[in-house]
Amino acid sequence: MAQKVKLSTIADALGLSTATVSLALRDSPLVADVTRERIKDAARELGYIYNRRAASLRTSRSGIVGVCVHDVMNPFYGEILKSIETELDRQRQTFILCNHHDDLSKQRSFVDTLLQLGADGLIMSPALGTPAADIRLAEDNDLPVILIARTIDGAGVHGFRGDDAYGMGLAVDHLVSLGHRSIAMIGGTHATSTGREREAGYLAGLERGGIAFQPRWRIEGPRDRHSGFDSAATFLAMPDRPTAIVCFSDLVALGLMYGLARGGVRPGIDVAVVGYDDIDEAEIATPPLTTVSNGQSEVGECSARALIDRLQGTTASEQTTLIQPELKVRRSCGAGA
Amino acid sequence: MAQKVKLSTIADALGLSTATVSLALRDSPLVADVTRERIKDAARELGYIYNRRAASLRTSRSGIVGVCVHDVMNPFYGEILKSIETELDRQRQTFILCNHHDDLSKQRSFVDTLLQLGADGLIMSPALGTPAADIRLAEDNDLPVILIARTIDGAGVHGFRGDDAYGMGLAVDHLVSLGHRSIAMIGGTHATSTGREREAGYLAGLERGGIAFQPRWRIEGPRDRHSGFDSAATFLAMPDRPTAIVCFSDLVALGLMYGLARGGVRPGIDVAVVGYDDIDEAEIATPPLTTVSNGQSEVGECSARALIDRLQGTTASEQTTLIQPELKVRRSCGAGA
DNA sequence: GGAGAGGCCGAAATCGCTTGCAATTTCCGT
DNA sequence: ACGGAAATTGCAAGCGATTTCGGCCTCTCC
Repeated sequence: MAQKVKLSTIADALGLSTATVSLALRDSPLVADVTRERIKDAARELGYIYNRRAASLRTSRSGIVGVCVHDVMNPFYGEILKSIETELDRQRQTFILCNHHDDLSKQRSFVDTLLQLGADGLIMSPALGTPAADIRLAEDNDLPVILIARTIDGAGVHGFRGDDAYGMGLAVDHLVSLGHRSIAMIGGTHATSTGREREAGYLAGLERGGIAFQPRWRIEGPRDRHSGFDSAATFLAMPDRPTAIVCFSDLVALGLMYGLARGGVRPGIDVAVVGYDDIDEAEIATPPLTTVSNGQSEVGECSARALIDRLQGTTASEQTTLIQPELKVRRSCGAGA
Repeated sequence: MAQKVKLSTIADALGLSTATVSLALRDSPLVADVTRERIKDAARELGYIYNRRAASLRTSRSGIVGVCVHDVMNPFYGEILKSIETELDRQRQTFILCNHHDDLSKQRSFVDTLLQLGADGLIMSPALGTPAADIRLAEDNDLPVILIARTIDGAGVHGFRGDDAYGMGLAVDHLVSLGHRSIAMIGGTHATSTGREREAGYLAGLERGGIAFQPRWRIEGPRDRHSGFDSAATFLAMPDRPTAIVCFSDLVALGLMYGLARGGVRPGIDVAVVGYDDIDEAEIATPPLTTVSNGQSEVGECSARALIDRLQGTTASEQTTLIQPELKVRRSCGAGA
């Protein structure tokens, strides 16, 4: 390009001042319609490119929102992101993504970047072990934070997540109603609030069903497909195997089912399997996966909207809003359509 | 926060000028070691946050790189992204992600955003039908572009992708060597260069094997899991079914296998299935998926590096670099480990 | 003890846009 | 036609960091 086109270029070309041009381009009522059109035409013609850095330096509004999750490739977050994206697009906010992979230092450097860029807000599913102080740091520097999926005690910011304990209870209750008296839980750990909640729901469900929990029924682990796959071997090697399994997530369940199948055990026939999240793939899996819908899109939508509200000045809530989960009965639990 | 801490805040606190502070923080040799340390300590103490907008306004370097692909949830792109991320992190560049979902207008507005933010570069897998002019627009406005996965004729920018035709040929050759004489191809369309290349490779493979292509063997379609699942029905309904199937991608193959299984046809036993991409999941699928490794991480790494090179002044290449694919034989083709 | 050489540091101009306020023009009613 | 309200437009001061240049100090060495 020959020369950068800026406001003054347009102003000079039209014999106006940059002020008028600026106002016109932003559709201010202060400039006459004809002038505005003339200006817009000229801008288009000259190939003017709005310089957001300069603008935001002046206005301290960058139009950037950060989104930080464990891993976007995880379908669970993927669906949340999709609705966040839709909502943010509508507000003409650009969003910057970061996978922290539960690495605290990575998360910190991301937050730092956002601060440097003067981001308008941050929606995050905090990494394991994130101290409340990290959240405060952001908030104290005018970066509003909304938490999703996970909670942090004492952070004092608005959050959205599914009611994990209740949802997992739904799954266990269902299995109990099908007559199962020994139910394992695979995947997840105490390290995350989600892990703790879902395990609590599992235990509570057992108790409601009058079933005594056996420690060996609980196989902890990461939350991905591979981990589920690997857990299959552990499960298959169990003497006196449980007749049903609830999984921390669909991904774990899907991996587990691959593993069970390879071990000659048919999910949905030889053993009941239930997942959690109701990701797209659950429906077409073999067998279709019974699971708990966790309201991902609702979480995404609500969090984006909550952030936008805060940007527009509404005062912040400090509560965590729970989204109601829902059981989706399919074939993998042995019942179902 | 009480008051924003800026360079002058530090300068005042220490009785220095902002110039010295700026220089010190950027490790310039122009400032004495002791002074530098004093300044850095003060900055830390005061909670100074570097304002990139201001800096980039002055330097016209933003430290932002845009990455635009079809869909990050697609594991194929996911793996590319992972290596791009690693490489860019190393250069302390922030990256902004965009899923264009093959929507040209979405892609355009993303490019526009990057231009406004003064991004340093763009790595993209262009949406269907992206005209070369779109790429030129970016380049003309000082936004270097690197193309991945797909090519655009006449764009004249550097690109990286797997050698799709060759790779698909590998798959077909392998099936032929196993004795298959009727091979279907499922998924993909002519709309993308990838689709055309892979189909060409398929046809060439058939020809090498002395097999006459039958039009009904080609089931076109989108490139996701659902589409593969749906194609299973079409395939199963075929009179005189082919004994082997090559798929446009692993995702399609995986969905297809779910569909075949549901139809009572066992992949790897009743019909040979081969995927493309070698995503993580291929290895643990039931049966493990024979596929063609497409060098995703290499594409990611190379493209990021190429961009960085350009940022550092190396002149741009205009070629498309092909990455050599590799066949991974597993169970789904009926041979394999 | 004085001059020259370096090493450090400060003043000030810029980057491009926004915006409160002042200045100018247009337009009415009477 | 005239005064003043209404409608437009222009001025200029920032936003915060970078960077060139000139100037001040120390040191060193003769």
